[in-house]
Parts: sequence; structure tokens; C-alpha cells
Amino acid sequence: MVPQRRVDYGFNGYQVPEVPRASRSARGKGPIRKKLEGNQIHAFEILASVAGKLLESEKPLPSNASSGKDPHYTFDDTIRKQQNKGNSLKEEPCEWGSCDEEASFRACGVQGQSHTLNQFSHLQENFSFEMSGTSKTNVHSGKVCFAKKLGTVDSSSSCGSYSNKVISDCFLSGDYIEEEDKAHVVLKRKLEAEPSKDTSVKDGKANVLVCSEDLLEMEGKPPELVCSEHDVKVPFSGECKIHGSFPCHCVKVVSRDDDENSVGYVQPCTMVEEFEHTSVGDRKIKNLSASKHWRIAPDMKIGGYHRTDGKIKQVYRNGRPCYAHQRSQKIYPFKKRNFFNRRPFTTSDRGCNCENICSSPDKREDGGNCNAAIGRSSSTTGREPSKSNDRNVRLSIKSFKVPELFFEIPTTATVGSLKRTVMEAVTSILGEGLHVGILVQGKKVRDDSKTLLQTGISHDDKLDNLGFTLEPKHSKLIYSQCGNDPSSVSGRTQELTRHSASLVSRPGTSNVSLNPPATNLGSCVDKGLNAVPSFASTSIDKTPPASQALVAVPPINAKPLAVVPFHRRSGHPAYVQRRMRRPFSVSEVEALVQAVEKLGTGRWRDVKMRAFDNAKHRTYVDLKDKWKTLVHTARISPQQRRGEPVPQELLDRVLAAHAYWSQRQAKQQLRAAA
DNA sequence: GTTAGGG
DNA sequence: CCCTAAC
Repeated sequence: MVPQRRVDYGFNGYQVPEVPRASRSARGKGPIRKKLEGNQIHAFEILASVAGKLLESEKPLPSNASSGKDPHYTFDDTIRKQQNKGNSLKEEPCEWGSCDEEASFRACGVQGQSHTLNQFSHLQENFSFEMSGTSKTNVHSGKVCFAKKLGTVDSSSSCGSYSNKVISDCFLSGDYIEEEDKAHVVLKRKLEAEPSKDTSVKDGKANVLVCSEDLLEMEGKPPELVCSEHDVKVPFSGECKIHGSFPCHCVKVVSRDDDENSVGYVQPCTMVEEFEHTSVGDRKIKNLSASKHWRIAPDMKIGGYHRTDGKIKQVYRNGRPCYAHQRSQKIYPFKKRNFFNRRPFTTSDRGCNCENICSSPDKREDGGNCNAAIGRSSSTTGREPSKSNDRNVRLSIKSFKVPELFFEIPTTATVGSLKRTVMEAVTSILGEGLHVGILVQGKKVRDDSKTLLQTGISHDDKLDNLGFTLEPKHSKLIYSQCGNDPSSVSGRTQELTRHSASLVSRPGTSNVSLNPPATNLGSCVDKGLNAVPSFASTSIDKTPPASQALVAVPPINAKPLAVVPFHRRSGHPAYVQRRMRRPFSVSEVEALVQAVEKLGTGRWRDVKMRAFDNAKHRTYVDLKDKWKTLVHTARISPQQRRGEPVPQELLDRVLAAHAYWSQRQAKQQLRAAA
């Protein structure tokens, strides 16, 4: 059997498309649109206004800036073109089914959700994500580059090159090589051998993390040349100092296969690896999400939200480099409500990486994040008449970057699940609470009461060095381990322990026992619909429930360190997150019907275990609810039905099963009463 | 923790 | 999908 490969996707962040300030304010409506006046700038408003605009737009978004259909927002497809230069993937729009009704990801060049990553993992280097509104007409989207570059930024260069510690060569087993030398060797080899897009298995390895072309591209070039046009136009150079590694959000999704097309049929991979990153200041904070949401961990701990299916782990990881020079990545709409409802869980993660790109003396205090974003309005460049500039400064925020995300996901995971994973990660990070920092000539402007005039933001020369950063709101949560020896097992475990319930441990560095990968590799297979009946007998029998967990949760007492409770922002019940709406797919419905036919109604836990055991996002309550709606749907006329049409055959079975089990239940009750 | 049912 | 009562 071919060893299970894992694909690691490093996301260097998503960028909000440029939002011309003037346009936005002119357009402004609703609470999330707020004119940016003076120093009143709030990340949410910026982000939400972008997303809100996109979400609310029922018209197709303009495909590029020149489309002119919506003067308020311009979408630059330069990135796309640029990226496609060396890209073997086609740029053609790929019509992905939406995995969420409000937003979704599309993977370029892939034409179906049921693909597993294996099927195109050789294209990883050119793999990219898009976030797009899923309004049916809205097929346009910004591009979210798929970055596989993970490393630190060489402080000696102009913010653009990778040097030490490029993570490279992901072993099949999921191990990571991080030694600088090795990375260089790999790089060198790749360069010598004419950069190949084929990252498939070589010598038992799969190169998934390093894109040599990117490296080539990055090195020796100023960021402007590498970045898309949405990226940094005004380099931080001069002010830019990189300390160790950039703080980044890194997420490791060990397994998460909840794709509609594979619900219930995909065994989770229990193999777990952990990233090792040895750069100074690198911090690993892993969060095993009990099921699907990044925010789950705090939930579980806090008790506000619990799940019964705690098998999927997602790991936040810090210390990943974030690049202000990454290719442009735009962020596109995601759920509006998520902007404000996310929990601040990951702030601590981010906060732990307090190294930042700018030499502001405040950076540590600020827990500054890597979300540097700068831009300059073209109008500024154009030097508009001073008359108008006297009172208004035209700024355009070229982009905001979300901290880098890091994912690990089995190559057998479906594209759909990958997209959802990314989606959730992004929404989580964006929504949990960021604030905007203003950098003028590299110096952080902390006094919010200063006017732009006083700050110098009104001067063109300073606008050249105007920067915005997105920073975690709760830098207080920065752990003290920050900057300590990252390789310390205890330190790592402390972090893990602090995050308690849903943290990943790494085999060998903790006492958590994990299943041998081989045990589980075989089960990481999409079994297909027909596998439903045998599902329980195969997978469950082979792997005891406990070991199905993708990542074992470290025992609480593994470390004496007290778990630091993760407090929600006090007095803000609004942070309770509503789960993402995830309409059932037809295949899910089929699985549900099949299970209910067999087990009957009223045994939702069994139904869950039988048919949706690996669909982490489906609780038995969900299944029960879905059955309820299915019954309702089956009873109403087809014209009244909404959503993805369920085949009449399935609805007939729903009615039949419902009738049968209802009758049976009634009989039993009669018998019991008698 | 599950189930059932209202919202 | 959430909430809650009931078990």
C-alpha cells in the first residue's frame, strides 16, 4: 500500500482586497461600514466592510479593476495572472460547489469537491485557494495564494528573501525537516534540477513545503517584484527588522474529513505529527479542535460549547514566518457574523509571537502581529491638489494579511474538507478580535487621540511609510514562554497544557501515545457510499474509538502546570459562536436515510456513529434535526422546497422510514402501556 | 450524555 | 442550527 502522504499547506495569510477609502466611506451604510476618520480605525470595520460588501453584493463581483461594474471596489486580477505565469494549473474559473452558503473556497484548477488531495497533490506548488462569495452569481473571487514557503525571513535582506530554516521536504510520514542545512540542500538540489512542479514523492519524500520557484523568485528581489500589486508597494525597508521569525498563525489540521461527499465514509487518520520549528522565538501552540472549529478548544474548556466528537485536531502554531512580501492574497467574504463572534482563543497564540516585522520599540508590548499591510493610495502618489488634501487624506489600504496559517491534512482528505478547513481558519482568525496598528515611518502611533495631521499621516512623504498592522487584541494573553527556549519539551507542553483540552501532543515529546501511523493509514480512505454498512465493522473494529482520535489529548495531569483558564472577554456573551451553516449534501442525506432506515428514529447517536462518525461537524442533534426537516421536506410540494434538491427517491424513503419507525414506536408504546 | 421538540 | 426540558 502506498504510504499515506500528508500535505501541508502553509498559508501566509489572506489579504483583504484593497478598499479605497473614499469609496467605502461614500458607500458606507450599515453598522459595519464606517468611514475611517482620523484615528478611528478599527480592524473589524475595515474587514467587515470588505466582507460585508462582498456578501451583500448580489451582483457578480467585477472580475478586475477594469470591469468598472462596481466603482466602489476594485479587484485586481494581476495576482492571478502573475501567479499563473509559472503555474500549471489553469486559471479557468472552477465552479466549486459551495460548502457554505455564504462563502467558500475554490481550489483553482480542480473541478470537483470530491477530489482528494492526493489527486492533485503533485500540483501543490501551484495550488491556490480563493475565497469567494457563494452568492450563486458571484463567481469572482480574490485569490488566496497557496503558499508553501515556510521559513524565516532573512533580516539582512530587504524583507524579501528566505534564508535560514526553510522548512522543506515533508517526509511521507509527516515529519519535517527544518534544519537549515537540509533546507538549503533541498533547495539547491531543486534549483539545480530545474525547478519542477512535480512535488510528488521523491525518494520517499514528498516535497510539500517548499516551492523552489518561489524561493528563487523571492531571493534577491525587492518585495515589490515578488508581491502582487496588492502587496506591499512601500517596503518596510529601513524600518524593517526581522527578529527571528514572524509571528504567525499556524494551524495544523491533522485530519478533518467531513466533506459532504465522504461523510461517514472516511476514516480519520490517527497519525499525528507535529511541526517542529526551531527558530528563535518560535512557539508552538497546538490546539486540538475537538471537531471542527478553531474556536472549539476554548469552548470546551470554558464549557460554553461542547462537542461529543473530539477527534479532529487542529493545531495552531506560531513562529511561522509571515511575509509582508508574499504574493498577494485577497480575502473574500466569509460569514459576517463571524467577524464579531469569534472567540479570542488564538490571540494567545499569536500573542506568543511577539516578534514583529517592524522595529518599533513597542512591538513587543504590542504583541504586534505579522499582519502588516501597507499601501498607498494611488491618489496619494498622484499628488492631488493640496486643497483637498488639507482636510482629507486619501489612503488606500492595500491589504491586510492574516497571520500565516499552517495546515496539515491528509492527502486523502477531500478538497471540500480542505476548503472548509481553510475557511474556518480564516474566519476564526479574522473574527476573533484584531485591532489595527498604525505605523508611520516604522514607528507605531499609539496615541489614538492624535490627529492625522499631528501624526504626519497627512504628508505625502510620510504616507510612503504608512503602514497598518493587524494585531491581536489581547496581547495580555501572551504567554511568558515567549522567546524562551522553544525546543524545551516542558515549555511546549506547558503551552499545550495551558490550552488544555484540545491540544496536540507530539509523540516523543510527550507522554501522549499515538497510534502508529501504519495502523491508521489504511483507514484514511474514502470508502464511498457503499461502505456505509460495513463502516462500523471495519473501521471501528479495527481501531478502538479512543485511537480514532487523530491526536490524543494529553492527560491533564501530564504536567503539573496549572491550566490557565481561557477567559472569554468578560461580559460579552455575544461572542458565543453560532456554528457555520452547512447544508446537508445529497450524499449526506442518503447516508442519513440509509442509517435511519436501518436503525430507526430515536437512535440518533447510533445513526451518528454509524453513518457520520467521521463527519465531525454533524452531531447527532444535527442528524435528528435534519431528519426532521427531511420529513417536512418530503411532505411539502417540490415547489416549496428550498436548497439543494433532494432526489424524490430519497424523500420517498424518508417518508417510508419515518412511517415505519413511527408506527413501530407507537406499537412499542402500546405494548409497554399494556 | 441522549432524546425530543419548540424556536 | 440553537436551546432546553426531560430522561
